[in-house]
Amino acid sequence: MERTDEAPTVDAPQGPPLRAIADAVRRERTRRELSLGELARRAGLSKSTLSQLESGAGNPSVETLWALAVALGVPFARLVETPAQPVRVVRFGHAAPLTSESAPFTSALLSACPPGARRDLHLVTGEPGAAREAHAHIPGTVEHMLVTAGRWVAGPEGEQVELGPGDYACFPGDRPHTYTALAAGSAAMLVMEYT
Amino acid sequence: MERTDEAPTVDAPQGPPLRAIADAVRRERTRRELSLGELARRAGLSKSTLSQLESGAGNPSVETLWALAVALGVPFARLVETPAQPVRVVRFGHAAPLTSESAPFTSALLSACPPGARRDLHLVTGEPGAAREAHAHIPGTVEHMLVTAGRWVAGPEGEQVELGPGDYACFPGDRPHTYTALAAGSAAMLVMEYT
DNA sequence: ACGCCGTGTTCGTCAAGTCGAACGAGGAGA
DNA sequence: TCTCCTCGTTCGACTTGACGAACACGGCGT
Repeated sequence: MERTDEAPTVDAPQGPPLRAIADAVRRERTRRELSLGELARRAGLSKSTLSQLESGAGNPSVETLWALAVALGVPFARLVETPAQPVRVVRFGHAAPLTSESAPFTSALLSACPPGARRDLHLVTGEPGAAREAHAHIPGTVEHMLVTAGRWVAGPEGEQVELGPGDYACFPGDRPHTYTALAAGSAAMLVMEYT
Repeated sequence: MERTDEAPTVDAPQGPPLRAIADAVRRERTRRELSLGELARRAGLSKSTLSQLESGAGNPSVETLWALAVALGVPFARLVETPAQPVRVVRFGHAAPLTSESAPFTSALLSACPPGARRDLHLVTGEPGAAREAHAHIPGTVEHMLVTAGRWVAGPEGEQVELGPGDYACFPGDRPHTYTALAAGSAAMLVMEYT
């Protein structure tokens, strides 16, 4: 396998949460009071495969995970959801560009909008000094930050990242977080996303 | 691999949409005007792996798909979404039971509620005769039907399934669909889900 | 004490996913 | 035309996921 090398486009690689998947499967299974063998039978898998999967070892195929999702009666995405969204950073110039219809423009998709979500736009400017502290917003809130000028350190408590012009980061807004400008005339676009 | 045997709990097995995944990856990639090799490089995959994946052959691992989702900047679930939700049937007695806290009750989870969705409950009764035609509702609507008595044929145009007492089916409500009672005194619970 | 289920784990084997390299097809430029 | 580059595909070799069987553990009835 060997895919320890990060994808060059993204810091905080957000590796496949195999551990989280394992826990999710076991949690959903025990919630239904199903034995490992019984779930394996219903999903058409072998006990050994399911055992390894739940122990966190291995890297299941889509087919395998899908069979489990069907047998458990949960949507597929439920098994691969990460309970706490990690910080995701896209460095300037490393975003996947979006097609621009052969027009003299370039566009980059930083974050696909989840269906049913509302996004408000803000422009923030700051000067070096004390950090701007923001309290936790309502659960499900996600903040997107795209630096336009200067230099920032931003993110949730203890997980701040440093961003330069063009850098992008998104992080959960339902935990305490801060913004700190490191250079004079720092500015950034802030997108608040509510679900 | 060989998992052609259906999971015993569900008709319309809703097999892993490998074809849909393949198309989704290719669509997202071409939208960004990325070459196959470039995306493979960013995702840390080999060109051959990505080529096979996009051609519909194979059954990628979670790690592989995850790397692609990160490199494309889309949420993981986006790649495994089925554009048109198929009909899903759970036969009576084959649902995964939900824990009942050692009480003398049994509960079965037929469909986990998507976050942010609203669900209205209806009781429908019918006698054998003409089909009850329902027009398409607003997009995103999903209908859940649990038969309590008699016998029904229900579902979207051309994809109707026959259901007996205790049987459950869910299908998209944003396409024309019908309900037809086959026995006297037929009844069913209908759950309309709006996102 | 036994045997008989049930649980979940570990083992060896086979099939399949992944990789790197080589391949043919198509353009751009000299 | 020839060359060079990039596109995406196909090939063999390696790695690894999935399977089936055997395993240890625990509860229950005889």
